[in-house]
Amino acid sequence: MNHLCHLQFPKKSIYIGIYLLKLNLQYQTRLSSTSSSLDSSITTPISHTFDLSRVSELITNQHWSDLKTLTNQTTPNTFLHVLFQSELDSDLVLRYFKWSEEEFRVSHHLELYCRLFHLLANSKKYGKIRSLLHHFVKKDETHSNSSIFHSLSVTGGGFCANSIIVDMLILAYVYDSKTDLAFEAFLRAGDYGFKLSTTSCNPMLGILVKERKFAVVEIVYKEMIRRRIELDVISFNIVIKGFCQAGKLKKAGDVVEDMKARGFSPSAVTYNILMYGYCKNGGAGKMYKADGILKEMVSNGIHPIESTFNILIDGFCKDENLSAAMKVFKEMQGQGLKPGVVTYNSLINGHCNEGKLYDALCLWDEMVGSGLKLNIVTYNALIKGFSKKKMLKEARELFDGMGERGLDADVVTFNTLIDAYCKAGKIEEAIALRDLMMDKPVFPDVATYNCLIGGFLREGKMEEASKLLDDMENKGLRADVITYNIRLNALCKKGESRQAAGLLDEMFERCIRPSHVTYNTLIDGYCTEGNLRAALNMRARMEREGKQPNVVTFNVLIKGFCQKGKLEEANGLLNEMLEKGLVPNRTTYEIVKEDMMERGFVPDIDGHLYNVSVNT
DNA sequence: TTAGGGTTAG
Repeated sequence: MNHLCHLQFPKKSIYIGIYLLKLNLQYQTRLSSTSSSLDSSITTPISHTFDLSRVSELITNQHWSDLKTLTNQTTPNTFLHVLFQSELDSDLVLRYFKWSEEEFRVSHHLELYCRLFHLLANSKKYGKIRSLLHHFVKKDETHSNSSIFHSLSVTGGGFCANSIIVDMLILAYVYDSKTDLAFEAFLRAGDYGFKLSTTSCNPMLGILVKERKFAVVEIVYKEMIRRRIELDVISFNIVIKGFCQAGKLKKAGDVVEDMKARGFSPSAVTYNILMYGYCKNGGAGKMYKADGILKEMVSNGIHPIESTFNILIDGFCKDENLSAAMKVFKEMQGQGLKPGVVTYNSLINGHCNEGKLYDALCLWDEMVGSGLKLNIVTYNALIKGFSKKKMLKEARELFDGMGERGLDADVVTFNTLIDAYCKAGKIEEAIALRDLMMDKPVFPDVATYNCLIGGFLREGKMEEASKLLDDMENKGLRADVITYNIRLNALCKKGESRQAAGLLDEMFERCIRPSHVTYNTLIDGYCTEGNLRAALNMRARMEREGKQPNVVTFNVLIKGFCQKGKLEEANGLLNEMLEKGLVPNRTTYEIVKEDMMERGFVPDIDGHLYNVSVNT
């Protein structure tokens, strides 16, 4: 089987091989340092006989001190062997097993655990095995998977029972966030021929996606199919979600086809996951594609549900296309679905972000009128909406009134208001809010500090900013890519783009991955200083370091070249941007209005660009 | 523990 495996999945097998080797080394070290002192007692001959009905009675009634007296001539391990050989009820054996571990502060030998698993499995007490396994994996002295599997095999028990036990072992690892051990057990279970189920595989896939271990998700998925582990719609959905989050939307779509080919009908959730994937990572024309998923869903006879519309509405809001969002909102109601808190929150937030506070407030009224209760997310969106309109007094009133409505401000609420004060130049009030949050206590996070650092830097108070930076790192909060972008931006604004580029090197030293914003800020800085050569070099570096230029990159470069009167080059950049399939935005239009018009682009009433020559 | 909403940077 292993040879076959190598032939079919050469790369993966090497990966798995290295993985297992790594884990083996880890456990060999661990085992040698914790080899059990109980080993010797395993082979201790049984020299006492006990009145089993008396033992049963004592355990049932939990008369532990009497039992202790009765068994004081033997060790708990030996006594457990007696119990295993007797026909005592498995619940009572389990009860003694747990009591003795606690009482004698010992950790029973692996073999005894396995015998107990088998005993419980024989009486189909799977819930008890599950909780015992949970306790088993939570202990510090864990055993290696190979020793557990070996012990399970040699202590007897049916093959099916072993499969179920291993299934539950993997589940216990997942619940205890021991993802690597879960994956290793999954692989080893294949070597032992244990048949796993969705009971363990689905939660394991789930945690792998959560930890963004997408390559491993793909391995597990393929292995599940290869080993003929029964998958269900949920298994496929999690794998689809993994591919979506990894930005591999084509592969996500392939899994949908794969599940259909295997006789599974994608559910509304399947389409939701795919649609959400397109909204987040769909690239150019993503909302058009997301809308396409909805159509595909309907044509396959699956009815959209509330969350389907919520995903689409939020997607359009984030894409700054409020009219499309409102159209979907109407369609949703037309289909007899009632918008919920999430629906309204997306719309309120979308309108606030576009500065349409009046419409946001109308939606708020509508929401309350339909009997829905505002929650913290609604408040945060509205506080931001007021702040954006520089209506700080109103924003603060909302904040102060939260308590009366039974809502506690959270870190996002505080950060939103702190940022608003900073942007209004009221840093003292921002700092006062930071102190207030600590009294609550709501702990400041990196975003809190980023807002404050940005506030000081905008005011040109470099010393205060760097003091805060130290304060943050002293508190164990690590600067993130946004902290650096804020600092870079401040240096660029001062005309110190070269020093800013120095921070880029520092980011690499600290393993903080630069984002598009990082490079775009630097390119913009060089362009503003009129240093086009340095700007182009930075663009080249950005590509070398794995980031493709986006619309903003082109916008800042085009602006830079225009300002220097190099219109031909600017025009060339605009063409390159379009050739790359990037969609120009309002800023592009503002920079090179005439060139854009020549290419058929016109803005609509909201300022969104449409290409007339393509649409007609 | 199968899906959706709010904070900081260009």
